[in-house]
Amino acid sequence: MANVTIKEVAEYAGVSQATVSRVLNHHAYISDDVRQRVQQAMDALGYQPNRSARRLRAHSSDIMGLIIPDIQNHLFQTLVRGVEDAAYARQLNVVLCNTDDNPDKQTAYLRVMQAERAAGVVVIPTRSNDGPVLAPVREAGIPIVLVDREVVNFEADIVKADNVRGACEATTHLIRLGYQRIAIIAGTQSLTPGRERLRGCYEAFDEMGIRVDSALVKVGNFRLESGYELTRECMSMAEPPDAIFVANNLMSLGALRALHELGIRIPEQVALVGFDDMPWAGDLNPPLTTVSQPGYELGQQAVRLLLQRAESPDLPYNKVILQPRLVVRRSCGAYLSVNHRD
Amino acid sequence: MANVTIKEVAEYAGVSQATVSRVLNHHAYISDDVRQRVQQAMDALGYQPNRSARRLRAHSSDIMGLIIPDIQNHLFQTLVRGVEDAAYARQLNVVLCNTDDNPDKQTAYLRVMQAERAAGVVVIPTRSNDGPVLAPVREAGIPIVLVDREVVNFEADIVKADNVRGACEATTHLIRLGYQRIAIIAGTQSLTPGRERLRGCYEAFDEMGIRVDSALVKVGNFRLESGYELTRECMSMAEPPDAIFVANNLMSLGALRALHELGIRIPEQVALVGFDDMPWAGDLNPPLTTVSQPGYELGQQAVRLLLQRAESPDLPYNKVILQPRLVVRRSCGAYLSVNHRD
DNA sequence: GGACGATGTGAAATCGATTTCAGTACTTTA
DNA sequence: TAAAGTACTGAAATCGATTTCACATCGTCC
Repeated sequence: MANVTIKEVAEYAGVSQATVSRVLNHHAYISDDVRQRVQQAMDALGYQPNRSARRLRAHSSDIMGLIIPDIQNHLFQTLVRGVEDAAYARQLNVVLCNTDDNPDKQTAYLRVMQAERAAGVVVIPTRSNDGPVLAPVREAGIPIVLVDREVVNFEADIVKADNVRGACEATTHLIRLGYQRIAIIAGTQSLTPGRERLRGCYEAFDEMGIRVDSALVKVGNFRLESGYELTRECMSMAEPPDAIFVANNLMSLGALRALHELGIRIPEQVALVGFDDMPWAGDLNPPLTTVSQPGYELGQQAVRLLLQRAESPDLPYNKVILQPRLVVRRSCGAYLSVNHRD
Repeated sequence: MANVTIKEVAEYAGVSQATVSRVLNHHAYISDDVRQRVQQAMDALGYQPNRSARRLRAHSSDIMGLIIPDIQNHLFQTLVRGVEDAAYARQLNVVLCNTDDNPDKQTAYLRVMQAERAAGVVVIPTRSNDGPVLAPVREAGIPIVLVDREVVNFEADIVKADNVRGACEATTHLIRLGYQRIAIIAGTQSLTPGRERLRGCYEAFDEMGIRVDSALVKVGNFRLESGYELTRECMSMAEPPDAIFVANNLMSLGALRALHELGIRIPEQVALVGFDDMPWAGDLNPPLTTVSQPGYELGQQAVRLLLQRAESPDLPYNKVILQPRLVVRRSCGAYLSVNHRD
């Protein structure tokens, strides 16, 4: 009924609180007789140790924070799964925080994590200059692992995909297929993924000895509307592109929508390559060629780094870079059959 | 640096701990002089009150649990947003727990919430007989609000969509369009949404005076693979259906995939109506007609009920039923133009 | 001018767990 | 047989906040 405390268990079992605590924590040096009596008492009373009290004493917590910008983004969903599974396996409970890419919300959540004395925090930071917000949390003894985005003047463990390589491969793919006017819809340039992906494109152009038409390079903000707008802009040019590379999944959806509305056939009139795969990318119209990031593995690695850091705080920082993979579908490069989907 | 406690703040400011606590909690009867000194001390030391200690005293928490079956399901994603926004506005922090529809995980998370003395828990239960797992949590004084799925022998506040009506509308829509052999791919029948949606279909058939061909009613489990398999089953029948109603979003994607693989044209050869909308439903091939549930509002209402319950535990239980909406797109009913997307 | 209320502050108890320290009983070892 | 472990248990301190109670000061009212 009400909440049972260790004191009541102790009385019920006829032992001291210390003994109950020892049974609870699987101490050595407890007689079988007492252990059983205490166990029975706990069962009978439905005892649940109060975690606040526990944490207060232990100065540590079995909670870890996961701060992401947008739960509607499929990449982050898979990431969450990866983090969750890895954490669950290690008895850590994940508190998921959604910042909406709002620095204030991020600050609020970081504050919560610090006050909570979390075991650690995995963060996809909202801005590349979030260092001053992150540093005090780390100084308070809470390990921080960054994912996906780097922060200036804040060295830390980080897990990310090889954005340069991914974008480079995608662009090379387009060039090899013979597309002449390739538009780039890049993402937020104040964030490393945005910059790196754009750099990857340039590298591809360089390697293949192609001059870039800067009029065809548009910079968006990773949101759906942005992809939509910029695609319309591209297609209304005097000399529209014959292919578009879009730097993330949400903007790809925006691009797709714009092209549909304009009645433009993909890939016949314009080919499309996106970044970040989605399980239903093959069911879009047309099935979308994308660079697939290993979101689940990003999450798992993040937890691994977090625990490693918690164990030995003074090791040099790690940078784990996972490789993306180009998945070719109908929107660019796969002409197998009209209704084929992968 | 290290973690600052109230004691250190008190010393720094030259006052007692009690006074610092009063400043912290905006007590009346604090002189401006002292208030300022304490504020400065807190700022100077970077003080963050320890939440465990706070909670231990207060017997209450500013954490609420949100237990969902699958974060990859778009309905639950919007729900999460709804809950989060409503909670954020009321200074509650949401701990998101993903059960994978695994009752053991659910039990584990409920235990955590109880031990945490959470302010409340919003649950989409894994099974309709989860009563015995939920009851003790509520008895421990933690308000519980169910969403989407009901539980037998466990009356509680609940928010859900009008599944019967939604399915009925969808089916009626199909019948009105003149489809003769309508297949139903229903969801898990041990869960109320699965049962109610199927019932809605039957009601539509009844109202329109149509006899149901039971060979065309298949029961799946709400997962993508299930929709895929059952659709293949349907289409390999001697007399295949000319329309399919699928009872949730993931199974719809499975159905779509199966039809694509079989090279079947939608809606020319078979029309398709799904349940649960997705932002990119209009970008699928073809744009998908679906019954849209108000996920965001479900989440908001859930938090509202939770707080109401916390405030007055003895009020009779509420049942909030929100209305879904049929969104007609190309996969069934909208023939406007080849590339139109909404 | 004494009583009363409003204002402002501190010492100490409290929340529910863990942990240290000390003590008892029982073995083992020299 | 005394000394030294080993096994087991309890009293009390502790973690960092909040809250009660007591007390001091000041103004006001009759």
